[in-house]
Amino acid sequence: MEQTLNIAKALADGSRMRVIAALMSREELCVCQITEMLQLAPATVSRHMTILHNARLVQSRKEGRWVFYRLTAVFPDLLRQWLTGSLDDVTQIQADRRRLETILACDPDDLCRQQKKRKKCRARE
Amino acid sequence: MEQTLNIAKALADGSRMRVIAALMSREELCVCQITEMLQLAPATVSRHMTILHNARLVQSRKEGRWVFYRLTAVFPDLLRQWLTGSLDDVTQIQADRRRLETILACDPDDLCRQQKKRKKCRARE
DNA sequence: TGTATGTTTCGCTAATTGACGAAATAATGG
DNA sequence: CCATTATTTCGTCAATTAGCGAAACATACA
Repeated sequence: MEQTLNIAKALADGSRMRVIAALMSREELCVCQITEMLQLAPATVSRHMTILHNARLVQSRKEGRWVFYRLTAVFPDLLRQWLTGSLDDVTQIQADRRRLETILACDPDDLCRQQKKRKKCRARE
Repeated sequence: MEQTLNIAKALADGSRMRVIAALMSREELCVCQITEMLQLAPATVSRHMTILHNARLVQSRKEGRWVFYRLTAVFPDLLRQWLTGSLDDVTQIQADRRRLETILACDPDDLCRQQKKRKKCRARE
């Protein structure tokens, strides 16, 4: 049951569900792109990705300073189909997809600069 | 996303996963039978069943003093198929199935008496 | 009507988990 | 080698959740 339960737990969080939905429509995303989409601290995103990785739902590929994530080949197909059908008309997921178009149009460098800016803003408060 | 997330959260617990697995092979089970299978306090089982009910994964039917639960008609079929395939050869689930044969052979009355006995045993320690 | 019994609700405690900042790690480029 | 940058790990705090016992609720039966 361990493995099935790990998958269920990995999906039992809004942020992680959004990441999976994004990767179902985008093939591959960099950590900083996911961070931008979720509007969370990089450390938090990293932790979420580790949980998804341990559940064998995503795999990572390192390219220079960037780490790209995608769904694994062993991602259960029936699960994927269920998620596709269930999440397709969810407003949050649709908004994320639109947001990703903008995000992917920028260089990853710029994204990280934006994130730094946000960090400073938070610090200033 | 709310509904999909509720389902994922409902499944993200070992006891609830075992209940769903049991109901996939047994059609209908009484609370006291589930309690006997899980070896948990009735209050805890009731809480678990409420969570599964709120996720629309199970529905209840009252018959006298007993409450029987079964999977709903709207239980997502693809999800069910995935769970069937994933859980079928899990030792814990197989053990539960064997245990259920014994449990279902008894009257619900006897089961509840057993549960009371267990409660006394715990109290004695 | 009163008593016994199956289930649920409530209040509490202990364990788990999400979130963050700070520090560590890894990789590029001067 | 040193500075910069993207990501991860660690420590901590707040929020959530599983578990239980006690009490409330609901139903059957004497």
